[in-house]
Amino acid sequence: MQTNRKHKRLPGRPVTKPGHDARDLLLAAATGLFAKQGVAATTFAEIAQQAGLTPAMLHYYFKEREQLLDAVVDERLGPLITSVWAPVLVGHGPEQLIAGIVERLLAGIEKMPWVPSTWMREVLNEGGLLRNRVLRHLPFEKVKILSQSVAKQQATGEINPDLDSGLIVFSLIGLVMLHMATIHFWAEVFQRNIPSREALQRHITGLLLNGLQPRLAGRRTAKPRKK
Amino acid sequence: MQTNRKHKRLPGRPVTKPGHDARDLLLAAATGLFAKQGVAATTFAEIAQQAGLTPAMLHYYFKEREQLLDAVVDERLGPLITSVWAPVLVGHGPEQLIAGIVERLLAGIEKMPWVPSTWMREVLNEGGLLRNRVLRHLPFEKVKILSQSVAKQQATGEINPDLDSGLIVFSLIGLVMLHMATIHFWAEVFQRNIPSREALQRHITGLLLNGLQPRLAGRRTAKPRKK
Amino acid sequence: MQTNRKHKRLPGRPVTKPGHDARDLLLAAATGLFAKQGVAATTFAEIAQQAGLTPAMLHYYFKEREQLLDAVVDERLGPLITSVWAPVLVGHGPEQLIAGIVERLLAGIEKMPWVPSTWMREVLNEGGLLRNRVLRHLPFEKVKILSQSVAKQQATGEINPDLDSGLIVFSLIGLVMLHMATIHFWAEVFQRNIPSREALQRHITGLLLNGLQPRLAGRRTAKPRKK
Amino acid sequence: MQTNRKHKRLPGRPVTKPGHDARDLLLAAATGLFAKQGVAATTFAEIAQQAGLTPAMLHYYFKEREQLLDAVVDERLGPLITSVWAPVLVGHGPEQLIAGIVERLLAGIEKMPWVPSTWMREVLNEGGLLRNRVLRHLPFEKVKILSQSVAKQQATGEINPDLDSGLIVFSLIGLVMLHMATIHFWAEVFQRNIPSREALQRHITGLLLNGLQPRLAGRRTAKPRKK
DNA sequence: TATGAATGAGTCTTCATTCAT
DNA sequence: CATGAATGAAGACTCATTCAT
Repeated sequence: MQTNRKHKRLPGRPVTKPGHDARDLLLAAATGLFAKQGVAATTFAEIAQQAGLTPAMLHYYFKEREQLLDAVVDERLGPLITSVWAPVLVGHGPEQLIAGIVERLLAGIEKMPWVPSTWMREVLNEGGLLRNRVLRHLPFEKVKILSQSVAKQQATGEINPDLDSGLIVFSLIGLVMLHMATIHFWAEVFQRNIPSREALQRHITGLLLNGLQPRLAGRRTAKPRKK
Repeated sequence: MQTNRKHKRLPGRPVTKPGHDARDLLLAAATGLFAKQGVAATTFAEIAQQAGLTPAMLHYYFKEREQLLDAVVDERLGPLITSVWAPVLVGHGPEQLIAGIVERLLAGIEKMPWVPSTWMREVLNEGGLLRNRVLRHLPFEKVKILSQSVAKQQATGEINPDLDSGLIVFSLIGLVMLHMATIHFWAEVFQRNIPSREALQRHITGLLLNGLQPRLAGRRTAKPRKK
Repeated sequence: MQTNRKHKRLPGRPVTKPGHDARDLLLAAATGLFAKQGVAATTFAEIAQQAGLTPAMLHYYFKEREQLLDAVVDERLGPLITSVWAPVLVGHGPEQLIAGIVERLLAGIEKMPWVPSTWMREVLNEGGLLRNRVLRHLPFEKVKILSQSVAKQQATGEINPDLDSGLIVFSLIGLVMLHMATIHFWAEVFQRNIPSREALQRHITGLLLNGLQPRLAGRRTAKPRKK
Repeated sequence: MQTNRKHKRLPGRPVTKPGHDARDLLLAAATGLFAKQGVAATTFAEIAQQAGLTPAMLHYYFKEREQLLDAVVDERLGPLITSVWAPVLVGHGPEQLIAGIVERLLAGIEKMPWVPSTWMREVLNEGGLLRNRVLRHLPFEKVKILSQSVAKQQATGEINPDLDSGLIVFSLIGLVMLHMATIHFWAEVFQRNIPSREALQRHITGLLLNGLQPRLAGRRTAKPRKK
C-alpha cells in the first residue's frame, strides 16, 4: 500500500522492523498528533519528539511541511478511501451499498483511529488543510453510483422523497466520522461506557437505513413550516 | 488593567456601523476567521486587520487570547445553545422535540453562519479549543428530557430499538452542523446549487425522524455480521 | 519643599487633604514601586493603579517618564541630601561630622524608607536611572570639607593612614544605605529580628569611627600581600 | 527541546575565540550588560547583538529568560562564592578571616568585573532578580564561623561591643561590592584616578579591621543621643 | 542517515504615549 | 481634571527551514 517511500534500504544490514522504519514512525507520530491537536497546532518538533527523532530528520524525509501532508493523504487516507469505495458497484441497492460502506469505514477506522478527527477537522471543514489533497482521491463515479441508486428507489416510492440523493453521501460518511470522532467525548460528558463497534454500527446503520424509508402510515410528516 | 469592560461608546472617529462598537467588530472578525481557518491558525493580527483595528486593541478588550475565546463562547455560542434548548420541555414526544431543535438550530445558524464550522472543529473534535468552554453551557437536563423521551417510545415499540437513545443527541446536532458546515464544499465538489434552508431542513429532519421509525414490514434489518 | 507643581487649586473648592493631592499620591506610589522593583521594571500602569488613578493621569502631571524621574530626584531626594549635608561646616572634626551625617541620614530614611534601595540601584550603580539627576544635587563643597577634615587628622597621625580620605564619603553613605536597604533581607535570611535604629546606628558608627583609628599597639596590621 | 546542553563545538563558521563557544559568549555578553544596565533593562536582542549572534540563539541555549539567569548564578556567581568562602575554617581569628575574604573577593572581581554592580542591584536589593537564586549558593555554615569568631572576641573585650556580629558579614561583603561597583563613578565625579587594587584593599581592610577594635583611650565614644 | 547549530519571519503581549471628550 | 480608546514600537519566544559535518 504505502510503497513509494524515497529511501533505500541499506544493502548489508537488514531492517530490524520491516514496515516500521523512521519514515513510518514519523508518519504515525504525525497522524496521531494531527488527530489530537489539528494540523495547524502540531509542530515539527513535536512530531519528531514523539517519534524519538530530531526535527531535522523530518526535513530529511519530507523536505517541507506540505510534503508531509501530501504523504499523510496519499499514503494513508487515499488507500482507506479506496478500500471503502472499491466494492461499490452498479446494480446494488442503496441499503446494501450504505450498509457496506459503513461497515468498511468502521473497519478501516479501527486500524487508523486518527482518521475521524482529522477528517472532520481537516477535510470536511472550511479551510481544512487536507481538503484539497483528499479531493484528488475521491471516487466520483462510485459516489454517483450510490446517489443514483437512491434516486431510482425514490422514483418508485421505496425511499423517502424528502431526502436529497446527493446529500446522502455526506450524511453517510459524516455520520460515521462524527460519531467515531466524538464517541470518547460523548462517553465522558454523559458518563457512559464506550459503545462497542457493533452497537455503533447498529445505531448508525439503523438511523440511515430506516431514515431512507418512506413515512409509516399514521405518522405525521414533519415539514418545515413556511415562514 | 481594568479592561474587558462592556461596550462603551468609541471616542475619536465615529463608529462605522452604529450598534457595532469596536468590541463587537473584533468578535465578529474573530468568529468569521475561526470558522474559515480554525482558532489555532488565526492570529491576532488577522483579526485586527479584518476589523480595521490594530492587534493591540485586541489586548485592550480581551487582555489575553484565552479571554477572546471565553467571550466567543459566553457571548455568542452560549445564547445560541440556550435558544435552541430552552423550549425543550417534559411531555413532548421525540419527533416534536427533534423537529423543533433542528428548526431552531438552523434558524440560529442563519444568523451566525460561522457556528457549524467552528462547532465541528473546536467543540466536537478532540483538542478543540472551545470544547471545555462550551461544556459549561450545555443544558444537561434538557438533553436528558430528549433521550428519555426517545427511550420511552423505544419501550413501546414506536421507535427503532437499534438506536442508542443517548447517542441520538449527537447524531441530531452533529448532522445539522455537519451539513451546514459542508454545504458549500458539497455544492462545489458535486457542482450543485446550494440547497435552500427548507430543503436542507427536510433532508435532515426526514433522515432523523424516519430513522427513528421501526423497520417497515418486508425490509431486511441490517445488522452487523459477526466476524 | 515640593512646591513646583504645575496644577492650580480650584478657586472655590478647598483641597480636602493638603499636601496629599493626586500628584503627591503618584510620587509616593512611584517611589514605593521603584524601591521594590527598580525604575526599569516599574510601569506607568502599576504606579497609577497603586495610586488609585489612571495611567493617563500620570501623563497629565508628568508628561513623560523622564519628568517623573526628575520630580522624584528634585522634590524628594534633593531635599534629603540637603538636610543631611547642610550642617557640615568647616572646623568640625571628622568624627563629629561622620556621626552627624549618619544620624541625619538615618532620620531621613526613617521618613522615606524607599530611599536606600533606590539609592543603591539607581544612583550608585552603573547605568542607574537617577545617577545623573542626583549628581546635580551633590554638595561638593560639603564633601570636600569632610575629606579635608579626615586628611588633616591623618597628617597628625590621629587617623589610620591606610584609609583614602576621598573614598571615605562613599564608605560612609554607602554603608548606611547598604545596611538600610538590606536589613529586612538580612533578618529574613539569618532569621533574626530587625535591629532597632539605635542598634544599627551604633553598628555603623562604631565601624566607621573606630575604623578611622590608627592601629592599636599589639595588633598586626593587615596589609595586602604582594603577589 | 533538548537545549541547555553543555558546550559542543560550533558547526559552520569557526568559532572566533577558541575556548569560548557560543554559549560562553552569550553568558559573557549577558553578564556585561547586566552590570551596565541591570537585568530588567537588558533585552535578549542586546545580548545577542553584543555576542554577534541572533536573539533566537539565546532561546536555543537557554530556552527561557529565567534559565539564562539560572546559568549566570549557577555557573558564574556560584563558583565565585565558593572560592571566597571555602577557605573559611573554624579556629581562625576574625581579622584573619576578614582579611582573607576581602582579598579573595577582590581577586575574583578582578576576573569578573561585572560582579559588584550586579551583586548590589540584583542580589542585595529588594526585588533583585538574582536574589533568590543566589540564596541557594550561600554557605551559611561558613558565615556562621565568621560571626561566631567575632562574637567570641567581643566577649573577651578584644572587639568593639557596639558591633553586631551578625551584621558584620553584610558590612564586609557589602563594603567591597560597594566600592568596587562605584569606583569608576567615584573617580569620575571627584576627578581622581582609579585607585590600585592594593590601595582599595588597604582602605577596605583598614576600615574593617580597625573598625573592629575597641575604642582607644582618650576618644569619645559616639553613641546615638536618645531623642 | 542523522544531528546540532543557526536564523528570519512571525506570534502574542506590553507599554508609554496621544487624544477626543 | 480625568478617562477610555487607540496605537507604534519593542520584547520574549516559536518554528520551519537550512547547512556543515
